[in-house]
Amino acid sequence: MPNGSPGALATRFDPGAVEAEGWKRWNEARAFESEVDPDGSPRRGGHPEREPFTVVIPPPNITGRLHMGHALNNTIQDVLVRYRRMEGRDALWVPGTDHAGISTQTVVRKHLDSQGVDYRALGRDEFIARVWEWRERYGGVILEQLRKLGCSCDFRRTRFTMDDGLSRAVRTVFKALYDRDLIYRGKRVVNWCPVDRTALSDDEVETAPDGEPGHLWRIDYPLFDEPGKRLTVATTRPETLFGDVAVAVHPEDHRYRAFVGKQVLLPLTGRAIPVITDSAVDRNFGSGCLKITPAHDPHDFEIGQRHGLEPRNVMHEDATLNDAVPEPFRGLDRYRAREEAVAALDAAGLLQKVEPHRLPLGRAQRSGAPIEYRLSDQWFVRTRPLADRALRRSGWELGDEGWEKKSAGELRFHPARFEQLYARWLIGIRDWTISRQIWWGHRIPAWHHRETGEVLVGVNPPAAVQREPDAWRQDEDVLDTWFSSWLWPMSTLGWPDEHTPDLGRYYPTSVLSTDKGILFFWVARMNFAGIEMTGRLPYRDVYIHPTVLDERGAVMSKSKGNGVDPLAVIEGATLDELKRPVLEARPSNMGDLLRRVERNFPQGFEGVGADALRFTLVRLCSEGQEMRLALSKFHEIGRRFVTKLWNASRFALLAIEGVEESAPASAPQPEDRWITSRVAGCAQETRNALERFDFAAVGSLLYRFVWNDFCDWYVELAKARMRSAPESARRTAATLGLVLADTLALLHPVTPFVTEHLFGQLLPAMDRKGLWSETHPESALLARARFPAADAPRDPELETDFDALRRLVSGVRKLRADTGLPPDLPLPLAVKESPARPGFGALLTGCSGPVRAVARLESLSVLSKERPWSFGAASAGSNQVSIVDPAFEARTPLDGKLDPAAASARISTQLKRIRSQAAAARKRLDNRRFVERAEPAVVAEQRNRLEALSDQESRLLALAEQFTGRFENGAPRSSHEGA
RNA sequence: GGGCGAUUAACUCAGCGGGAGAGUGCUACCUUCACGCGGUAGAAGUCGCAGGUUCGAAUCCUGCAUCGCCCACCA
Repeated sequence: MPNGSPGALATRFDPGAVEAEGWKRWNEARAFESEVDPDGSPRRGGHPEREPFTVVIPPPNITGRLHMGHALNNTIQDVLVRYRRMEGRDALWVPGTDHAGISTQTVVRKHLDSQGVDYRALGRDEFIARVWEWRERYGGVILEQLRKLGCSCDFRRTRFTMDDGLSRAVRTVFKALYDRDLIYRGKRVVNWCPVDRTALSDDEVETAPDGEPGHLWRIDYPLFDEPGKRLTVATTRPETLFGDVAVAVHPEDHRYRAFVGKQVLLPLTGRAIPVITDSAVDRNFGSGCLKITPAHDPHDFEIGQRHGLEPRNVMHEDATLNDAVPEPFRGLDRYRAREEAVAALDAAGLLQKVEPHRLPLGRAQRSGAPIEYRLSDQWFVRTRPLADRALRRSGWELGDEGWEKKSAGELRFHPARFEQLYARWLIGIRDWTISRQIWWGHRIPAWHHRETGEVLVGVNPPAAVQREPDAWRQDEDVLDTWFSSWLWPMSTLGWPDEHTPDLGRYYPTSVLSTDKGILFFWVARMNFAGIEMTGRLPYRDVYIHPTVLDERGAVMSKSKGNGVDPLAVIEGATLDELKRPVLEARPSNMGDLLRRVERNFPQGFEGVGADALRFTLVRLCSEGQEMRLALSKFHEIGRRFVTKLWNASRFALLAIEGVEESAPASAPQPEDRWITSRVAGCAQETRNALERFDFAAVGSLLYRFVWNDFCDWYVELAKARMRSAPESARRTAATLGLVLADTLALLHPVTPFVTEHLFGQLLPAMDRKGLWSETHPESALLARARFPAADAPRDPELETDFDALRRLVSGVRKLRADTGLPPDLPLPLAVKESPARPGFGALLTGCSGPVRAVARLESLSVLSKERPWSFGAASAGSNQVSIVDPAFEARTPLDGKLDPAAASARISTQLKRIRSQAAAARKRLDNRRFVERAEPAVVAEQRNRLEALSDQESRLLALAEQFTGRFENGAPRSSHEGA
């Protein structure tokens, strides 16, 4: 320690050192291990009787790097977990990572590309081996980053979605759902990504809100019998014409009645196709004739099925045209083929018209490539029965009017409005495509007979397959990543083994905290799996955190280069490091972003540490759905606050070091009882806010308590007392230490590192001086200490009186400012309590010494109502200035030090304000209907208020008498009556 | 097209039926022995617009405007 004495705190807070020390102590104490080990035996010295509180982490991708959304979500989880652990629960936070099928395959493929290796040439097994290698090297980075953030996970239980156990869980569910007819295989038109060459679920496809620019081509299809007559179809995809099997018109469309049942000649092919009717056709779009391409459009597929039309697939997996098309077009990419087809149609005189047209173009979430619709054999989860069960668990019932909310349900969303969104999605749910034509993932546990086509499904290869391995082949496809994530709360705790100690004790989990972006992908599906496989929802509460936006309100994303890197916030970054994400993303507003960074952080950004990062996020985490962040906020909010806490703790520790060991402590003074009551109140309110998931309130309660109660008032009052008698100094130091200990505990869930460090200094310092009162902290480690009680006694009367005391001190300061007196001029002051607050005088007498110091008073006389005004040794001169307050009146003599004009202007301003307030109250009370209809308590309150204001007004008027020369009729000349 | 959310001081946001609030920024002053990453005092708002309900509306209802998010998609 640089400051010599053993208990002294470094002058400057060094987050890096404090964070390293924190982890060292927590690891040594195994502070974050649950009370019961995974094998079912109690933790050494643990408390297996404590009620479990379980959170499973939303598993980040192994390819992931910590971004601000992770930082926010994991801070919130850590706040909850640390709070519950301190509150006396057996807290378990299960960490882990997700194998992230397509995403990881893409990353590793690119990694291999950069080494000149073609992944397809490697073959499936070798490629998978390379992915595992990659995962060994880089897959744990994100968990290390979570540690930097301070996450109190039980890292013994770290899981990965491709672990043996979790893989068995996947196969078990697949088999069970297949047996229950909730998984089926079918030939369907699915979303297809031509880049990754795989099917995608509907949820993995994104469409720009206003569509994308394209064209609408009108093409003539000549009648087969009478080539002079033509039907004109309108299409945005002329290249799929080769797959057309019919032209459809609306059954009631009179224009085309004569064509129905005839055949048209499909251009460029010479193939004849029928003209059919289907009511799905919109008569008002284009010409009212729809070309039917069942293999390349989901709607056309449905129409084709209704009419028994055989689909014609005209594309390869990479969206080049296949051999089903005329020779000149074979092998062409779909967009090249489009140009060629249009040119050929034009040359043949069949192109009627081309017009610009915006169309809803689906793109693959991962690759960004426009989706192709592809007819293929895929596996699906039949979601309707699962969604129905989930809806019922949430208290929804299906009636004549459709689904309606009927009862509370078992699942609580925070904020509650997300239940509507969730239910709406469940009501409109469509089957889930779960097969993916990639290599990295859980291979589908189904075997196809090479000759008969029979399909067998098993957790392990079925007996028939084992008997004749050569006659069967395992399905080539793997499962959607979410098919393992949806089991996460169960599988991390040991499912499908029915009776693991973890599953029995820690499942269902308590709270799930997540981003609203994966409400459907993940949360809803976890509910399905939980209900279906265990009969229980996997958690009771779902907290949806706000979306992190940049300072201008845009969603933070890697591709926009506008993200704020949490590690830069914690550890700092040079200017070049701050610019790097922008340069990598190369967004359209790159120059602007770079200039902004250069202007705001020319010297780079000084790291503020994990605590400041966390405090800032918590402080800004309100119930809205957005959180606007700029790098500067972390200085403004988190770092300032942590520094303030550090310095206040320094003061307390210095005070404690300074007390004489032998001195007895005096009885608690009013200010001691006040701050003790305040910290008890802060504990209650903080607990309430945590129970409501109102994190912004938690941040603001703690901020206000530390800054405005503890630092601004208690510490300031304490300074004078530390210089007084040893008994008084000892009492003050004890109170400082006790209140600080509670404060650190209250703050620990939010700012774990700095509070752990400070508590580590405070505890021995208090021990050395014997300053703990009845109770000594049970734990030397704050992480395992008790959260301050919800029922500690409070003294509301004292708190109210103390507010008046604060107004008195502020009033004196304002009086000096108003009247141009130097701020350090000692004033004699006399105070009389008003009848409204009997007891205020006693409080003031009780802490007159410290009050005199903070208000810089020459003397402080507390007078009874009847006594004439007098000012200690000073003469009670005729002219006085006064502070008029509902709780008291305070006066100081003018004594020629003060400008009478300023004093009278002051009275004039105050009168004006009070009269306007009184007028408002009077107006209300004069309204007969208000008096009749408003709640009696409200009316009474207004009466009291008016009375207090009138009292103040008359006192001010009496005071103004002194300046009679400056007033007419008792009112200041410059003021206006009322308001 | 449907749904959800936001609109309050220059900025970021609380407040959600009875006196317009906080932090930042701004102005003036203060080297007070924890902290200038500080302290004290101050200026600053027709609470998006228009109706309605109510004794009373920033707060509840309706409509409109602007911004954001989600879902759907007529080829």
